[in-house]
Amino acid sequence: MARPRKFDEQQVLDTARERFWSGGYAATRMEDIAEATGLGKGSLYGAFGGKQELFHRVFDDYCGSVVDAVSRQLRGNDEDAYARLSAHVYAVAAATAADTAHRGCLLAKGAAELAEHDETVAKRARAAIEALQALLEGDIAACQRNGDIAADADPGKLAALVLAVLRGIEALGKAGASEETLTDIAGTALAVLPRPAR
Amino acid sequence: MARPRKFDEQQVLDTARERFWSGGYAATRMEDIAEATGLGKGSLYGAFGGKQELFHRVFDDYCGSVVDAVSRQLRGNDEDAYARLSAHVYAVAAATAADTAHRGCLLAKGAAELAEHDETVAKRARAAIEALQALLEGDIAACQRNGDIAADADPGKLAALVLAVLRGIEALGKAGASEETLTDIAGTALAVLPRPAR
DNA sequence: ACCGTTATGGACGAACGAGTCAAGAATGGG
DNA sequence: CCCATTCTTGACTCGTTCGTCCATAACGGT
Repeated sequence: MARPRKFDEQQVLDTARERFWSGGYAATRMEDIAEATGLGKGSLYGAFGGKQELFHRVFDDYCGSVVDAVSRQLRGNDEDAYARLSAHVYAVAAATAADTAHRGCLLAKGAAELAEHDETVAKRARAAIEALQALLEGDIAACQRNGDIAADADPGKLAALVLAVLRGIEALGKAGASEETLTDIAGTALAVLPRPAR
Repeated sequence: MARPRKFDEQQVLDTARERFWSGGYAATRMEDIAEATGLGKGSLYGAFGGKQELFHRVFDDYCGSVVDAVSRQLRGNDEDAYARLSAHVYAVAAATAADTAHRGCLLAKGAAELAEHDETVAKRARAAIEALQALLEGDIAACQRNGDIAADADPGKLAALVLAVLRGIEALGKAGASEETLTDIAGTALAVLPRPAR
């Protein structure tokens, strides 16, 4: 009936994510994205509506994929819960250190730039953070059931602390901290978590 | 000999800081700053050179004042070192929660937006972070001398952890965490620091 | 009082970027 | 084979913003 699209929507979102991530929202031009995707500006506007809407799509997409990835890393049986937590914390440190461009996490970067003035972005960021907190809390509770973390500790508070440490690691990474520093932070954070009296 | 300036340079920097802080670098217009300060654009350019240079001045200024403020909060005798540390951590949580505009810390916001592409900003942010870490380390070492923190812990690593928690608190605050959550994180972080065996 | 020097402020130039539009192209059903 | 429909392309408009320029104003030394 009608002419079909020549491009893959998800691919365009990925490319746009790359641009927004590296340049920030305000500094990224729609024409950059058009060139990077090979699309004309008309197609871009036709398919996504405008710069802000495109960013919202990209941001939603990114938040979803982050939560998904963490969910895959943290879900599982009680026996391995502590190992998964430890692996996750070290993985964030390693990923941050490996990010030589210091672009950090688009979630943090986008929220920093736009949350104050864009309710949609703020809401989305909040939802993602809450989801991450819930995932951590679930894993920590599993650790407690398995006797790897003190049973009398509040898993919600520990999860909030771990989440803060993880976000802090990313912030410090963006500020140029060394891989050693970041790994140390990860190790120290895990080390100070309350172990059960035995 | 020559006509003197009608404005106070520091006041202009403060106003500009406000604008950059609230809007970010890219989204703040030089004319905004001109209007906010009551200056003409010619004066602004004459005194500071350009947008980038003005931002560098503002950023330097801000980093310096943050480090100064923390320095005043953390320096002192060994007896009160732990009290100072505790007060500082809670103060950051409270300040972040009180920041209803969720603008966070200009250090973090500026670094997030520009560090990747502006070496000067990146360097300055790194220096400020290192200074903060050193201040924390000094205070923690004092806590250890006074028997408030386990003497066998590595003060540098604990300082890095606390710094990460502090930066994380700000990041979570920007993402919309409640005051209760932030205060809990502060309390939990202090609670898990290793106390000396007695 | 004069004059060289520096500050002021607003008009101006030039570039840039978001979003629009119209003409043409690709598709599948009739 | 034709047509309605949707996609594509890139030139165009229009507002915006950085930075400049210049006529004018305010100083202090001589």
